[in-house]
Amino acid sequence: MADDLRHQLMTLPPSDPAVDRLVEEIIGRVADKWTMLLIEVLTEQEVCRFSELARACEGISQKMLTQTLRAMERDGLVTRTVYPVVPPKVEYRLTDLGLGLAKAFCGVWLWAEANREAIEAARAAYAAAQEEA
Amino acid sequence: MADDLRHQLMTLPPSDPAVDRLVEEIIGRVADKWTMLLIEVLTEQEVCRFSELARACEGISQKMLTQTLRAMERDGLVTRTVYPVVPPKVEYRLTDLGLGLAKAFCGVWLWAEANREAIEAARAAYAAAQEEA
DNA sequence: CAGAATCCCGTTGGATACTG
DNA sequence: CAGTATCCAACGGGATTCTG
Repeated sequence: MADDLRHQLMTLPPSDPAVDRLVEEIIGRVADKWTMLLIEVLTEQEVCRFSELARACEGISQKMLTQTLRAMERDGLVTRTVYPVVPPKVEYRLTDLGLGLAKAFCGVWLWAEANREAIEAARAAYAAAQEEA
Repeated sequence: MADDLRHQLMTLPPSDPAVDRLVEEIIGRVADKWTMLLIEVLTEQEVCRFSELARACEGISQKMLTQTLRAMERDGLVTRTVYPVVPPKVEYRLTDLGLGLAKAFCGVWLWAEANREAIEAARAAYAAAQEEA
């Protein structure tokens, strides 16, 4: 099974070194805690206001919220719509690009969920092996 | 299309708040630059020595290499085999768990590769919109 | 309400030197 | 070769305050 998987994986990426660097940069940019959380929230609720995101994310500072949203906007993952009213109202929603990323990350999410116990078991085993030495 | 995708995504995760936290922690642990790179390298070449990984990763310090490999070992993603010879020889290889993660991450990798130009275009557009204001 | 600005601290992570 | 240990700079990111 492992060999099948390996072969399947190896045949997929064309592996262009120049492209790789950019891809790595994009992944580094996109694969952080808050970006993932925001994508999840915006997948569950299509359109969100700033304060809704702040509440849904629980634990995020508004500095990081603003910062992360700006970066996502910059990368074309979300759209930001400002309504010129008082008090201000700003709506965020995923673009198709962002939705595509959500779908791609879904695999990782499911993997983490499916293998959570296996990881915890591995950690316990590792810890046990350590203190015996 | 966007709605199809959204519906597909929403129906997938059971969304247990307690489990979610652990999953987030796992993703935070696992979704960093070096872990992803090492997984890629170990997918392409099944078994690697420490120095091979150091060369393949290009840019990683041996501190981060050691640290990342230990964390991956702890989480059961790689096995570490020490051969009691001089000079020392240590081999690393992905476990089935690690291979599964590789597969899951593959989707993100492909997405980044496929949408690289779209992201660069979005960045250019954002920059243009900025300096006009 | 949605942010911008400032201050500040902890952690990350690189460079270097040493060891079995 | 495959690390460990130490030092130090940079950055991430939280708390707080202020504004349109």
